[in-house]
This record gives sequence, structure tokens and C-alpha cells, in this order.
Amino acid sequence: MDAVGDPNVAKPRAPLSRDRVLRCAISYADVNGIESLSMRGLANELDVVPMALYKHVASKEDLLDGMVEIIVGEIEQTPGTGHWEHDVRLRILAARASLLRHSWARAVLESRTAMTPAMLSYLDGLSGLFLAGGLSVDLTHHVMHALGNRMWGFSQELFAATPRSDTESFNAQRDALPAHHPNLAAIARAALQGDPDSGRGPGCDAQAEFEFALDLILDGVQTRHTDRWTPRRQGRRSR
Amino acid sequence: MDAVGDPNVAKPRAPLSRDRVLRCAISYADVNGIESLSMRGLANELDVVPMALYKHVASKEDLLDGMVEIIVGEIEQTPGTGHWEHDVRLRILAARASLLRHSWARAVLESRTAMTPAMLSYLDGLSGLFLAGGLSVDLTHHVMHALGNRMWGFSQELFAATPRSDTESFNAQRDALPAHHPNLAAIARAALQGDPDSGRGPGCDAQAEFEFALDLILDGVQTRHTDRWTPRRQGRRSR
DNA sequence: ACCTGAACACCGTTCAAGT
DNA sequence: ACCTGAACACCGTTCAAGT
Repeated sequence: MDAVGDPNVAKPRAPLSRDRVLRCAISYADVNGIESLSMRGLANELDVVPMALYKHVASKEDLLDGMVEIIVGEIEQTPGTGHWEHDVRLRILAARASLLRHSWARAVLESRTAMTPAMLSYLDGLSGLFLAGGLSVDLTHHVMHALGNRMWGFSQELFAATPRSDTESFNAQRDALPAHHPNLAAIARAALQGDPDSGRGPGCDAQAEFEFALDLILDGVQTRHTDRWTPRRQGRRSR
Repeated sequence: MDAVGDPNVAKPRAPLSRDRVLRCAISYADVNGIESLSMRGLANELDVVPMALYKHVASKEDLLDGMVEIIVGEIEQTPGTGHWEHDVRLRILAARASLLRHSWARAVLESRTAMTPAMLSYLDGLSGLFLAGGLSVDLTHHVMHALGNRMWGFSQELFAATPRSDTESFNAQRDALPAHHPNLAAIARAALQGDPDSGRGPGCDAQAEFEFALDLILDGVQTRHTDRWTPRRQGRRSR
């Protein structure tokens, strides 16, 4: 009747489409890591000759653009309530949730230089939350810059989760820390003591760090806003 | 007497060293762009067989680590005066100055996952400025995260300086901006009106944006510091 | 007109053969 | 013991030959 049980019959492979290519690339990167994603490997995954991809994707760069496009497009459009601090916080945490689902998303997004429609929409929506809260256009502009890649939900990693070097050199480095880097050693010690139950070794609570930094910035913006801050008027404040 | 004027005599090529390899790679990337830096091309630049590089550099990853290592190592060790806001500001602007000298530095630094000695030293020195100013170890820890890649002197680029796509699609995108992205359009319009003399098209004053964001964060830290902020005590503030 | 195998011009890195 | 040419196992992309 059909091809079930007969491995020699070609699978009725679904026709290729840009969306199918991009989604396959995403799950391939999820499973195998972004560094092992190649046009040839992806074509193989799709049971297709490499050249067939170029009908739906202009180049590998375009493929990567399309991959982040999908993920950014999936960011939840959290509702605006008119309380801009709350609204912005919610929206950015939604972005964080979307992007954290793919371990490679941060690196790829940071490597992109093109602006895609979904990225523009997200940025426009986020700016709109500030403007709806009554912030001036100028202040909103500067705040968007100030958020940095935090607007995508990223917090700086001080020490990579998995040091690339082998364990012995990692241990050597850690043992040498107190002598040569007393300040970092103190911080690391306090972080480890403070979170004895997290049990993640030298890591930090990324979510807590993210929210601390986000609130720090939003508070500063609130201050600038109520102070009716304007650009080029005040110059640098004395300190 | 010597080889001057005789092109057939082999140049007495300086013996290779890790430092010479790294510095040649840096200036090669400065001139030709990081994307066209290859082990083979670098070897060719040094009049050497590709394999010879592997005596001084374990891999291309190690080469890139070494390149940022040199640049980070060149960050000026600005003096500490005990006024931590001033000291931190100065040190971070010094980092910015060093890294901005190489257009590829930001991308490469952000792609690194390993911690190198020079990076550790810089981080230790920067933390030390906060601690010397009387900030608690905990607050210093969180602030280091909050600075994000701003601690290296980077500000978020909202729109890449040179859109990768061709000019016509760029124009099409810009013309479609007001209709679909009213908030971004308002920001772009204000930015262009506000800086009529900068004449850099749709760009922003990166230095001004950087200092705005840096001061925003440092002010917030000052507030947390004088409020004797401690972690896990206050949880989220109501809003 | 469409599709695709082979080819092109590269990579980073290994390895064995030569000195 | 040291050095290195050739080779290996890939890349992204072009292109001409086949249907």
C-alpha cells in the first residue's frame, strides 16, 4: 500500500522551504552545537544536496540571520500596562526566556550585524514601552543603548561556565588566583560561601545577576526621568 | 657586504616567536579584517610554512586568545585616587581606548571563552578600585556583572555602522521604518536632528552613549552603596 | 527552464617521510 | 631529534553539464 517497511522506497520528503531549512538548522544547532553546523551537514540532515539550500537561503550568513530571526520573533509580546518599569522588565525577561532556550543564540545574535524585521519589531516594541511611560525620545534613545545586550536578556559572564582548557590547568589557575588576583579571589570566595546550596562550582546565579543589573539600570533611568534629564544640557556631572 | 640590493638573497628573517606571531596577526587583522585572518595566510605573511606557527601557537583559538591577551595587556593602568567612581570611570575609558584601536577587538573578545592572565589582571584591578572605595565584596561582584561588556569599553550598537545589505535594501528599510516602527523612527529622527553637525548619517555618538550608560550604572551603584545594599536581604523592590 | 554533480578555492590540522 | 611537504578531512560557493 505505502512505503512502510520498505526501506528502498524513497521517503516522500517534504518539499524544502525557507522555514523548514531554518527550523532544521535551529534544532541541529541545539543538538550538535552551532560550531558544527555547516551547509553540507544541514543539507545532509534534510536529505538534500547542498546546493538545494541555496534556493531558500542566500548564504550561510543569511541562514544565521534567519535562525535568530525566528527566535527573536518568538519573544512573547508581553502586554503594556502603562507602568513602564514593570512593562520593560517583563518584556526583557520574556526575551531572555526565548533566547536562553538555545545555548548558541547569544553568540550568534552578537555576531550579527544586519537588522532583521523581527529584531526591528522587538526594538520598536521595547522603545514604545518607555515612550508610553512618558520618557522623552532622547532619554529612550540613550536608555536603549545603555541596556546593551541586556535588552536581549543577557548578563555578562565573568567566568565562562565551562573553561575550555583542561582540568589541570583550570585547577592551577584557580590555585594561583589568591596570590596574583586578591580581589577576584575575595569575590569568588564570597560567591561560593553565599550560595553553598547552588552547588554549581565557581558559577554565579545568572538570573539573579541579570535582574540586579536590569533593576540598577531601570532605577537610574527612573531618576533621570524624574529629574527631567536632557542631553547636551548638563555635560558631565562633577564628582 | 649585506643583502641590500640583492633580491635573490634570502632575507635574514627574524626567528619566529609567539610574540612575533601574535603581533603580526594583530596588524594583519587591522589591515585586512579579522575574517580574512587564516593560519595559512599568517604563515605566508611571516615567510614561513604554516606548520611553523604551531610551534608557538597551539591552534587558531590559541592565536585569537593571544591576540586579545596583548591588547588587553596594553590597557593603561590608570592610578587609583580612592575616589572609586572617578577611578573606575578612568580605568574603563582606558580599556575603551585600547580596544577601539582595533576594529575587530570587540568581536574577538566577545567570542573568547577562556580567561587569560591579562584579562584576569584587568578584572582584578577593576574590582580592586571598587573595593578600595569601600564597596562590599558582594556589591562589587554584582557590579562587575552589571557592567557587562561595558567594562571593556563597549556600548551597544543599535544599528550597525555599515549595514551588510546593499544600499537599495537599506534605503527600502529606512523608508519603511516610520510606518511599521514608529518608535524607532521617532528616535532616529530625533537623533539625526540633534546631531546635525556630526554628519555621520544614521549613526549615534558612540562615545556619548557609552559615557551616559557608564554614568547611569555608576550612579546606581553609588545609591546601592550608600543604602548599604546587601544581597538576598531585600529581594525585589515593589513597583 | 530547472536541477545537481563535480569542481574550485580555500580552511585548520595531522602525519609520515626526509634530513 | 628536528623540520616540513604532502595529505587529510573538511569548508562555502560556483558553474557547467545534464535532463
